[in-house]
Amino acid sequence: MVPSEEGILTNLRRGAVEYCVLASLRGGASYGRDIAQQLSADGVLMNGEGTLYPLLARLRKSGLVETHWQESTSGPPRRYYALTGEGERALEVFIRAWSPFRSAVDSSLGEGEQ
Amino acid sequence: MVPSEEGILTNLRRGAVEYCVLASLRGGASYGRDIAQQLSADGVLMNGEGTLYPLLARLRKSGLVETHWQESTSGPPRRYYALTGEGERALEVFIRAWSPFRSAVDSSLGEGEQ
DNA sequence: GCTAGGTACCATGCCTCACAAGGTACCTAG
DNA sequence: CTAGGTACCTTGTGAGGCATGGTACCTAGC
Repeated sequence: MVPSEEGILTNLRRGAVEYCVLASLRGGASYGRDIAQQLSADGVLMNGEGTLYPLLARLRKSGLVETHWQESTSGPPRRYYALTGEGERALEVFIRAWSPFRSAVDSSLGEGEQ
Repeated sequence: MVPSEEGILTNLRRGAVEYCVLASLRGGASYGRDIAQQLSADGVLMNGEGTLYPLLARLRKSGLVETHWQESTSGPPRRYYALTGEGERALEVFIRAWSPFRSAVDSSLGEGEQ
């Protein structure tokens, strides 16, 4: 049974989305729904809120982000997420891990190719 | 709590190792222990047999590889794994998914960088 | 008022898969 | 006949993506 591209992406996302969220916070604090829209835009990195909110809760519990509530002029209040120092360090660790991993997969896919 | 690089790799591997195994079979049939040593060599793609054998069993059940037993001159018989047509197609699907995913992560990590 | 629809948040449960740990069996060397 | 290397496999645990469903706030239209 040949798997679907969507199923493949689901597994690839695991462990990377988390840090893409952290990376998106380097530009300044943001709130859940906004982050979801950013990362869902290309249809590759994220797939809806069912992924994001549990993820944000984990980041908060781990101390990689901190949050504060802020009123909105058009709707309910928003919970804004901001990177902590630990969050920045975690992101750096990820970047150090991602680069060799990406290269290893690339070269694995490249070898033996016709 | 800043996660370890090893823990990050564990999550990244998910869903990619499987296809690196398939890719390694494009060069011809191979057996479990040999595949494990190949992919463990760089310390990035795989982490031992506990990952490999369940993975190979899944590939076999899905019809992406087929196997035959062969005597060894130095030890117990080996089960050789070879790509099927479905396996080749699955690998192509993965390659089509991997490329945009990799780019999305790269550009996500790149934006907002100092 | 009051209902509809958009915005925003969150919790629950399922399923998959990496990994650790432990087990079986074959072969060779001393 | 035991030690160690080779080779295979199974079981259980835990993490995390995602589907689903639910709560609450706000504005617009009537």
